[in-house]
Amino acid sequence: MSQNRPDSLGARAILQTATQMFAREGYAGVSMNRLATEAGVSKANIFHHFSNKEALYLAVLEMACESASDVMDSTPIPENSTFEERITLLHCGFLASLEQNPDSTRLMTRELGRAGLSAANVPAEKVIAQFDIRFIRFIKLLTAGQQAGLLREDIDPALLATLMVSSNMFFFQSKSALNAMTGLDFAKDSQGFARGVMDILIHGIVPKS
Amino acid sequence: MSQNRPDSLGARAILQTATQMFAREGYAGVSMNRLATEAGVSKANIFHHFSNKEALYLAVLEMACESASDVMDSTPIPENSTFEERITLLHCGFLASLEQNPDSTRLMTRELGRAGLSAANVPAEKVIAQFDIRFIRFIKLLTAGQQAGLLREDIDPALLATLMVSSNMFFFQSKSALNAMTGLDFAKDSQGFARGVMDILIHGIVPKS
DNA sequence: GTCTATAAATTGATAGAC
DNA sequence: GTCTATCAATTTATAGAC
Repeated sequence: MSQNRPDSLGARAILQTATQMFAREGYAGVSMNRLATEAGVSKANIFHHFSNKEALYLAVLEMACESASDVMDSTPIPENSTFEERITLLHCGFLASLEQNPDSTRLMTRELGRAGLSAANVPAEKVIAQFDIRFIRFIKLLTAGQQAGLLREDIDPALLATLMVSSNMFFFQSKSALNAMTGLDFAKDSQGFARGVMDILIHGIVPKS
Repeated sequence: MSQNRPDSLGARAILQTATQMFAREGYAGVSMNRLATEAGVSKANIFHHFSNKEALYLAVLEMACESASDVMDSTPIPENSTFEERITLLHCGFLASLEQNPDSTRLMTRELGRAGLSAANVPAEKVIAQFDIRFIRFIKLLTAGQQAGLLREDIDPALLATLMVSSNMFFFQSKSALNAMTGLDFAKDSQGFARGVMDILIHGIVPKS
């Protein structure tokens, strides 16, 4: 099994359930026994569709990257809008896209973090490539604004892009925990958080004396 | 084994090696067999010191929280400094403290992310409490600045604190991956990144016309 | 494509000697 | 406190019928 469209009902069920389980419990946390039970198929059937556990994980990860890419590409690109509106829209849309497919996001985040830890990290490369696309998108928009004199010249667009991506990634990953902390009420309102962040970035934190 | 100071040589070796392995490979990714081998002790000796795998993990997590707390508390608090200098110092010091004990940070980050996924999450509560302390520290400083008219009134200090923490947490977690991406050269220079972020937050991204 | 049955290795954990 | 030897259960994976 390596093609992107699963053919049989079983293969679909396996991929779907495996995505959920790998995303929530990690590679080592999922056993083929439990996966088979929860997917409603026999264990042997999993090995019929996927040569081994790692191949299954790789297929799951590849699907996650694709669906994340699909969601991202569906972000509307408004033409007649100001620079500030555009980056705000991209920023808020990015967080929304993370939340639209939580399991894909979790899988990719997991791999991002593993990138530095284990050598010979083949699966992480696909994920890095996916994020690279996002970063390039942000940086492109920011650089254009900078050339138009709408963004401070001494700001590195890549650093600003990282700051924007950071806040969304961390918020998605930790919002449940944030919700349990003191005074972080906005944890329930993702878009409110994203807008608040952009307001700070655009206007700065210093009062206009 | 539940006290904080390991008594025997073996116990120390076990805790130290377990911290590394759990941090890098997660709870399910570590087997007692491998842990015993890598720690240079017998598997039975692990079960002599810790009643079971989960108890060991809990002990490791507790130690990680303590050492993270120790590092954090050692951040110097300058008296005669401006508001901007103070928050920049706190921000940069926070990232430095994350990097000073990478395994503790990884363990805690892992738990932060699990908080929303699995029910009855006892270990995560300690970690959340640890982060809560950090957030309160940030928020306190920001609120003081706000009352002194040095921070915009319509900014939620908790949201700004989250933005600051976010960027550092994500940077730490993903810097290896960031390093592999297009144009993100600052990924090698943590303190440079943290300073750049604070520069953006303080001065905003809009040029002074 | 799907299943039951089974194999071989590894898992978390214990018994008991020193 | 540390070890060797061992246990039952679970793990990944395969064989072979339908």
